[in-house]
This record gives sequence, C-alpha cells and structure tokens, in this order.
Amino acid sequence: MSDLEQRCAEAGLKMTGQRRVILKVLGNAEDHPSVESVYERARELDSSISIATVYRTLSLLGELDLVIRHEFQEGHSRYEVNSDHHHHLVDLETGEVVEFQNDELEALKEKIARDLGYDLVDHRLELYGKRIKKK
Amino acid sequence: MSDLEQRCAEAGLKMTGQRRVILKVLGNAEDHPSVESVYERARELDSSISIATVYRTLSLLGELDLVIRHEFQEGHSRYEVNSDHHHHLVDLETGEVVEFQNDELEALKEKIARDLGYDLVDHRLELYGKRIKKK
DNA sequence: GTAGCTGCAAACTCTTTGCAACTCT
DNA sequence: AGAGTTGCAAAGAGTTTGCAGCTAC
Repeated sequence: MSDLEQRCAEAGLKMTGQRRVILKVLGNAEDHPSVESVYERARELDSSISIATVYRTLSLLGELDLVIRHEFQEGHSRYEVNSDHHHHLVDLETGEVVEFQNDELEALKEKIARDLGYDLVDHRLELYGKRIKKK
Repeated sequence: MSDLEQRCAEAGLKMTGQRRVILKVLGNAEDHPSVESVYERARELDSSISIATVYRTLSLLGELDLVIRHEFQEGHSRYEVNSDHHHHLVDLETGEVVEFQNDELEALKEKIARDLGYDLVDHRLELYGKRIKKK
C-alpha cells in the first residue's frame, strides 16, 4: 500500500479502485497536472473512470491536505502531492514549473503578516519569468 | 477629464457613456471590486449598462495595464486601478483586502528568480490570514 | 460615414451536484 | 447490511461571443 493510500485509509476513506488509480497517477506525476490531465492519465489505467470522480477525489484529497490545489493564471486548477513546502516559478515561454524554497522568504512573510496584525494562515507566491539566455 | 479617461483616449479608445461610468466607478473604488460589484455600482449611475460591457471594458483596461486583475482564491476576479506597486493580505474572516509594500521582499524575489536563471517578468504574492484578537 | 461599441441572449469552460446503482468494510 | 462511492447527465458559476443596431469620432 502506497503512502498516499495509507494516509487516505487513516482518514477513513474507502479504498476503491478509482481512488487507487487516481492516487497512483498523483504519486507518479513529476509535474503539476490539471484535472483534465489527471483524468486522462487515470483513464489509461481504468477507462471507465469519470471526470466527476476525479473532481470529487481531488477535492477530498485537498481537504485532507494530501494534495495542494494551485490556480496559476490559466483559468483552471492544477494539483500536486503535498510533500515539502516550496514555491513555484512559471516559465512564461514553456509553461514549465520550477520549484524553489527560501527560508528568508518564509520568515519575511510571517513578519509582514504579524506587523499588519494578522496570523498568517496561508499564502501564495508565484514568480513568472523568462529564462536568461546564455551567450 | 479624469486621468483614467485621459489614458484611455491616448490608447485610442472611444469615450462612450458606459466607459466613463465604469472608469468613474473604478476611480472611486477604495476596495478591490469584483466584476459583479463594478456592474452594480455602474448600474446606479446608468441603469441601462450591461454586464457584457463591464466584462469587455475591464478586459480592455487590463490589456492596457490601467487596471490589475486579481484572482484571489474565491472563484472570480477582482479589479483595482493600477497605481503604486503593492501586495495583498486577504482577511479570511471578512474578505477584506489589506495592501502592503515591502522593499526587502521586492529585492528577494528578484534575487530568487535570478539565482534560478530567470528574468522576473511578473509575480504574485498574496497572504491569507486572520486578525489577531486583542484581549 | 464608418470603425468601434453596445445590449441581448446564447454559448462556453470549469466545476459541482442529484440520483439511482453499486461496492468497500 | 449500510454508509460511502460511482457514473451519468443536468445544473451552476463565471465569463466570452455573435449579431444587429447604435454612437463617437
């Protein structure tokens, strides 16, 4: 049983065939797939799966904090398994997503929220850039 | 003629009654109104205005960089006039949006992008928090 | 005069939901 | 057995668009 399946079981979710497939797709993903992509990849493993189930499952997994839902400026959601905390830089030319992490940044945003009189609950930081061409 | 109207004219937009009304609503807004809010406020000034025109106008103004379109995690867009650069902290309990600016943060995100080999073109930073209760 | 703008309604995209059948525990 | 899950199709929210008439320039 995969780690994700384990955590779902602990949360009281029934481990159906469809869920196993979706968890497998998410676990194998090396990118940040859209709902549509998850659906397509899942269908390759079980062609009877419906997109409603994909939506329902991703939404459940999001509530359990097993996955993170992103809304990059594209008009739809993308998902990734919630492992280590990091942020994203989106390559505007290729759509590729680069992950990064920066402690100074983490401390700074906590401080900003506190100075404004708020407890930081969540945040969103995305950079959009173009690759510097080497000569 | 307002500054916004001036800039629209320079961009070659026809200054219709509807546009004047929408620009006035945006200029007077002290919050970050949704399309629906802009529509409602505009209708108080000209009850014949249609929501399609509001969408079309906001979209045009966005292309001209006269307004900024935000997609806070709410499922719809919000707009504000593009003046000084700043970021937003969204109060999760009231939906209120607090603006802030931080030079250290600006420098840091430039540095992060550069270190990853990218020229920073755009970015998005939003904090979501709850007001610290005073006893 | 005419290119551009408008209101209306229909269409579109992404997402959610009611329901009857099915399945994991 | 029974609560939870599924596929399907319909509905929902937010947004865009085709079209015929109108208006700023």
